[in-house]
Amino acid sequence: MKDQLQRLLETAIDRLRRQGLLPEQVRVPVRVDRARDSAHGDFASNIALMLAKAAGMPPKKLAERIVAAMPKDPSVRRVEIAGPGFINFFLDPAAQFAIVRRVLEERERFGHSDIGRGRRIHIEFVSANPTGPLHVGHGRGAAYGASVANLLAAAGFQVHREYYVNDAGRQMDILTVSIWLRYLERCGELVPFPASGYRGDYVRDIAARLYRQMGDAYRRPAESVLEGLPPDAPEGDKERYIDALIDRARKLLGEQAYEAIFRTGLEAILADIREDLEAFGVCYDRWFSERDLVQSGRVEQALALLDRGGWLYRKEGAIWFAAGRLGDEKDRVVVRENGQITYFASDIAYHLDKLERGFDHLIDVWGADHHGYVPRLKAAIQALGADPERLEVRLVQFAVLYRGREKVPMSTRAGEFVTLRQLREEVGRDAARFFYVMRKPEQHMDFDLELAVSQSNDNPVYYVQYAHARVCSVFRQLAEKGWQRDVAQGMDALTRLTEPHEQALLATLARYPETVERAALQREPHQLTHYLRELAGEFHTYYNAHTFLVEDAPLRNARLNLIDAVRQTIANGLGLLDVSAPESM
RNA sequence: GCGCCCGUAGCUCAACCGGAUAGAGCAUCGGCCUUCUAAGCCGAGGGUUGCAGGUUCGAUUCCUGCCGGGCGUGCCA
Repeated sequence: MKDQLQRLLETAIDRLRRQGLLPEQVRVPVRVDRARDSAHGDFASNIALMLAKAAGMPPKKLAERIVAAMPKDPSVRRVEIAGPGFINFFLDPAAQFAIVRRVLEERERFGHSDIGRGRRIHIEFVSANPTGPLHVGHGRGAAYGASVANLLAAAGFQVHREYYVNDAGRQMDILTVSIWLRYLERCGELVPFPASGYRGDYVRDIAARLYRQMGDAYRRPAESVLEGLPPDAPEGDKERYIDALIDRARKLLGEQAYEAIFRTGLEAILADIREDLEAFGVCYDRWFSERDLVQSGRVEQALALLDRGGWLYRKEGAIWFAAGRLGDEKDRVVVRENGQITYFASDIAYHLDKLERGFDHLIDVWGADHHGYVPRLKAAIQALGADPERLEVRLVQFAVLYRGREKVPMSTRAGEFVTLRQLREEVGRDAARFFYVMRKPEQHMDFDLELAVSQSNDNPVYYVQYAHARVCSVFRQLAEKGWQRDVAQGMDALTRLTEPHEQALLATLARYPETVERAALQREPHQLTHYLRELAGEFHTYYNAHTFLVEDAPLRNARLNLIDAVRQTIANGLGLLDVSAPESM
């Protein structure tokens, strides 16, 4: 409909242009928006205001000319010029009813479109280090990424979801050593736990399992572990200490045993994360291993490519990438003085790999604390010879947790964080998923656990689900009263839906496809949650104001078709958020 | 210091690439259950959109400065 009106206006403007009333050069895209106020009709365009200056004509006068030059259209009942020069369209009411037919024909496809034209989009999200269970901070990225992916798929993009597993690097070594030390404790060896080790209970659990499987096989005397190590914090440097401890573990255990403990930890944690996300409704097409990337030599290949382009140089024993020449604050190290590649280096290789896999567009969803990382990665992509615009980084602000007034500290190391699993068990998947995406991603979010945990009615997800359940309940009542639903009769009687509540619902239903489209293109799932709340609200109002199961069969069937369309739309919308649409509550 | 994000009703947030009278929920107050689920509905009050300028026919939206909050500024990941 919107497009149709746009074409009418474009035709009119073309005509004026040919008559010489409008200068040829000025090209302003013609936009038609839904009117916010029904007094302004169904749709409105500000085109006359935009072109007034160029035309050298008062906007109202220009609007009149445009309207006069516009072709007739049967679905437009009336056109008005209002305010400073808006062109308001009033649609023929009959055109509004068509939406019910459309929803019930398209069913779960309603709201899908092909604006993506099958373009391939790669979306990477969560990608938390496999050094511990996901905590509540990861939840927002998970809910956001998964919802955006669903929206894009609905908009006709071919979406590939990926989790980048940082299973290489120092953090994993720290985890390995942490597990081993807990294991030694289990064996009865007295080794103090390092200040920067992972303290969570899950480390003990993994160590306990390791002990059950392997017995004393990895036991080494405490003295041999501690002998000659530099002091740990607070007297010494905890980073130096943990590095020395890692080296010691490697020596005492040998590569094979060390690797076995590493594997045990990685697999246990990855399995946990995978299961956790799955229960959260988040699925991936691929779990991409950083280790595989490193071991296959692709990091060297990527660095070689940069080197050929003249982007690498050696300084103070390290190898640097000249990110400063491509908009970053300064140059960045890719290979450390000790010969180890940095996280950044493997990330360059990873993104090169994504680009080479032929995706038209890459979306990375990161926590906002990584924002400083964006320019250097964009610089790398440019240096690799690709258009940096192909990478889009979406920064999601952290959800700050509160228990009532009290701010909840969150640190993976401290081991006192709230896990995503705990949150899910307390408030349920539906509430958590919906809650997380209710705000726009760049907005800071206060997540009051007490409120979310309280199962109170404040949570909007229940409100939307309840609307769905209510429709289902009406259909159960229909059967109990011994009535048969007659869809065809209802369609023929749609013109009976003249109540203001019904008109409002029709208009809101018609907005669903464009809401999904916009939410997808702008990567803003919160637009969908707000829409669903509005649709549910209008339904509840309607429900209270009118009885659906009336004696008048054509009217009854028309209303049933309308509320069935509402139900379908709610189900579709919740589906995109991976929130269930219960038939009863 | 520099960089990024944010500042809208008592609280949590919307506001469709700048549009018409800035909207919801919660909380507060007052009503509605013999009739399709009251997890609901109806009504009332509540605003100098952090402050000061600028651009524009029009600014919560764009620009500049200031104030306040968060984050970043590693040969960490």
